[in-house]
Amino acid sequence: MGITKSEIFTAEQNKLASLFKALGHPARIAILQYIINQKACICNDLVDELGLAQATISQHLKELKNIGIIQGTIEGKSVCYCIDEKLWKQIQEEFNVFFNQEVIVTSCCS
Amino acid sequence: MGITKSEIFTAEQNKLASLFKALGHPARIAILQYIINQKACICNDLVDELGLAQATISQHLKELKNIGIIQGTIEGKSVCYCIDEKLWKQIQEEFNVFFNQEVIVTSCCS
DNA sequence: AAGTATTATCGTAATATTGCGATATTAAAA
DNA sequence: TTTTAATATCGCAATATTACGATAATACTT
Repeated sequence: MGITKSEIFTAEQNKLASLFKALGHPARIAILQYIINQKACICNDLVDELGLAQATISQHLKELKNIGIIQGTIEGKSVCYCIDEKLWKQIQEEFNVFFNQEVIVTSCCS
Repeated sequence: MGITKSEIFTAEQNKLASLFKALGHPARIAILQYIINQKACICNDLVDELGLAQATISQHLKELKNIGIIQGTIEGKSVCYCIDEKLWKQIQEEFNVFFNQEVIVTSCCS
């Protein structure tokens, strides 16, 4: 075990969980905040700002790229990472759809 | 390694990441959806509905309880798990605060 | 072309997560 | 009180994640 049984869940559940999961690390939250505020968008600058090794930052950037929330464009010998605003809003919307589900209150807790 | 360096991040970053992380598993998404729709709120019913062992469901319920998004009240020999609507809305709000940060567009990507 | 700077990838160690059987705990029922 | 039912916890195996040094790949500079 240790492996998630994705096959017993719907595609939507797996998708939503993977989005949450990608944001479920403080380094990735910090990276996104730096990029948003344009304090840093270059991998090396992020390495200086956060206290993590270059290999580690690169790995986190990859995970963020995987869900599409950021994209990287080559700028000379470095890479500029930016928020994909369309996907940013789309992910926010997916989260809100989830949270806006109406809670049925025929609950045994009430 | 393998351990997250929480000490280099802010409390807010760690908190937000832990909320995302708790929702970052399809079983926990599915559990929340079942509870919301009141298809099931009893641990055993969730075991029947999802294809996971009782010990596994109990573990996932614990993680959801840990962030406060659900609460359990004893109902005879079983436990009824319900959404904590206040926290539900609070978590949604925290996510929206994060997503509503204005993206500065002096970006090198544009 | 050789050197330099930046990022990605590989390999690996340490730790965390997922999942489950077995067992403990708790509370109703007989 | 014994039995039964429901849930929590323990212990463990398999896999995933986190982190980093070393190295490869890429592209500018001289």
